[in-house]
Amino acid sequence: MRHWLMKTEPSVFSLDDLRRKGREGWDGVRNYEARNSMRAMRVGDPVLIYHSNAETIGVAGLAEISREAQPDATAWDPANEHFDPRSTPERPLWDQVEVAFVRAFPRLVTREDLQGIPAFSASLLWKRSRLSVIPLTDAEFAAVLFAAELPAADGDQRARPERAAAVRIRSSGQGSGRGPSPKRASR
DNA sequence: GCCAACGTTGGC
DNA sequence: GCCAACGTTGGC
Repeated sequence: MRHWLMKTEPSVFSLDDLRRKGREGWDGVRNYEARNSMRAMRVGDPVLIYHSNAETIGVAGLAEISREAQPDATAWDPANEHFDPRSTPERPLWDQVEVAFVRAFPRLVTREDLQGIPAFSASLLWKRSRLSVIPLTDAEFAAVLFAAELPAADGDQRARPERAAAVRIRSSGQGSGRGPSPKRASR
């Protein structure tokens, strides 16, 4: 199973917006590498939703692919902000996938948290700062899920200790990561 | 195919 | 809102 991270600017389209709508066509992506990643996505693939360009930057929760790649019709709509005249209905250039809400994390896994997760240190999120659709390794994905259940690194140490403990037990021995010691965004 | 100019992304 | 990083475009 593949895992992905998709960026969105929460002022444009947030995880809460996705929760309200249930599903969303992830259109507007105008980068070949991101498009190719979307073409590789399969129904059911988990997707971390990352809030970029925001006051609180980080992974807000989990979604999944609910429909595989299909042509992105906004590309041949002159009125659309992501209009690209090179794309036509006859020869589509850009694709979109549909993403379905799964859950919001108990807390945001902040960018700072991510920077402190050893299993995440080689992520494309750092190496390819402009890429808006990013494939994740199993270890990277697991590390973020794990961190999401831990108390925040600062401040709310008392938050959900029982939950964190439960996760520790369930995750023990797996060697997964440890906790921290673009309408839509322009994706 | 190089690379300077340009436009955009996204952290701060 | 600034601006560095970086992906894309287009002249040569």
